[in-house]
Amino acid sequence: MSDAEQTRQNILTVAADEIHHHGFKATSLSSILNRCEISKGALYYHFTSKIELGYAVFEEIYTPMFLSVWQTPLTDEDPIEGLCKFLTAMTDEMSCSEVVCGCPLNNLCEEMANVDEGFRLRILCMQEQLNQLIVDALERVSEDLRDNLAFSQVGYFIVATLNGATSLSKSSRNKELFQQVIAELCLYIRALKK
Amino acid sequence: MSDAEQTRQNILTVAADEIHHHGFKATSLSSILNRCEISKGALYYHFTSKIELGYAVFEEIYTPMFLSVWQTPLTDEDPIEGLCKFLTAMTDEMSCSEVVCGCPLNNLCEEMANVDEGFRLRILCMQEQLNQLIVDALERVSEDLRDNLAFSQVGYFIVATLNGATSLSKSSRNKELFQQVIAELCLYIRALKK
DNA sequence: ATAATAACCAACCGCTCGGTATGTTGCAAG
DNA sequence: CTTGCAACATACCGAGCGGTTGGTTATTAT
Repeated sequence: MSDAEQTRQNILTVAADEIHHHGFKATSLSSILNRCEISKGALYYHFTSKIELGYAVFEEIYTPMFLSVWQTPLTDEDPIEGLCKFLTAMTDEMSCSEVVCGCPLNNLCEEMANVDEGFRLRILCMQEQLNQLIVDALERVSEDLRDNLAFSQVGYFIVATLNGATSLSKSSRNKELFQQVIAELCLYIRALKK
Repeated sequence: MSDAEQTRQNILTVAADEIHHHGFKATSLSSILNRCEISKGALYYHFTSKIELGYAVFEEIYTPMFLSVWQTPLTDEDPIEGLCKFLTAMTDEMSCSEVVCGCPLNNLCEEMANVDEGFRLRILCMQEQLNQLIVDALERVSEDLRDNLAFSQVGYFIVATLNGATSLSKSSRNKELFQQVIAELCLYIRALKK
C-alpha cells in the first residue's frame, strides 16, 4: 500500500473510532488530526469536506463490517439457531465501550438520517440490504417455519428490537438489560419455527 | 400565572419543541430567544445554563407527557388489548413530523445519556418508572397470561422494540416500516395470553 | 538539470456558540 | 417621593469549529 493510501486508511480508521465514540457532529477534525499526527492540509487532500469523510467512513468501514457480521449466522445451515447464537454471543462478548457507545451504524442513523440526505440514503440502502439478508435466510428454511409469516416484517422486527436493546443498554449502561431483551428476542425467534 | 412564570413556561415549551426537532446540542439558545422574542438576559434569569434548561424540559415537559400517555392503556381493564390498541393508534395518528423527529425522550436518550451524567440519571429513573407501569399492569392480569413469563423482561422488550421501531421509521422516513414492526409487536403481546 | 506533480504543513479566516457583565425599566413597599 | 428589587435588555467575550490559502518537500518524468 502506498504511503498516501496508508494515510487515507489511517484517517478513516481513526475517524471511524472518533465518530463511534462522540457522534459525527461532535467529532472535531482537530481530534482526528492529532491522533493521526497529520495536518489539516493532509486531511483535506484526501477528503473534500468533513461530511465526505463521514460518507467514506460509513461506506468503507461501518457498512462492510456490519454486513459481514450478520452474514455469518444467516448463512448457517439453521439460520434460526444461527441468529440466536449470534445474538447471545453478542451479549457475552460485548465490551464495556460497546455498551456505552452502542452500534456505530445505529448511532449515525439516529444522529444524521433526518439531518443530511446523503447519510439518509446510505443508511436506507444498508437497511434494505440487511433486511434482504434476513428475508433470504428465512425463505431458505421456510418449510420449517410457521405459515403466514411475513418475512420482511419479521426481519424489520428483529432489527428494530436489536437496535432498541442496544439503545436501552447504552443509556442505562446496563449490560443486563440488553441480555434480557435479547433473551426475549430469542424466544420470539425460536417460536418462528413450527 | 404571573408574567415571569408565563415567560418561563414559554421558554420551556419552545425549548422542548426545538430540542425535539434538532436535538439538544444542535439547539442554539438564539433560536429559542428568537421564537420567544426575549433576550438572552431573560433566559439566563430563569435558567442558570443551557443544560439546566435541558433538565427542566426533560422533567417538566417530556417526562409527564410520556408517562401519562402510557398510563391510559396500561390501566385499562385489559392491559394487553389496551397496549395493542394504543400501539396501533400510534401508527394511525402519527404525524409526518413525528415520523421524522421520533420520540423526544428516545432522541434525548440517544444523544445525551452517555455524554452527560445528569441526563443519564434522569433517563434511567424514567425508564424504571415506565417499566414498573408495565410490570404492574401485567401482574394485575397475570392469571390470564402464560406461565413462566418474566414480566420485567417482557416490559423492557416491548419498550426496546417500540424505540427501535420509532428509530427505524425515523431514519427511513417510512411510516409503513413502523406499522410493520408494531403489527409484529402486537402479535407478540397478544401471544402473552394463555 | 529542470520541471511537474503528489503529498503534505502552518497559519489564518469568518462564524457561531454558550456564557457574562452591565445597563434599564416598571412596580411595590416604606 | 424615593428606594429597591424583580424582570428583563444590550453588548460583549473567548473558544472552537469547518474550511481556505499559500507555501514546502520528495519523488518522478523529461
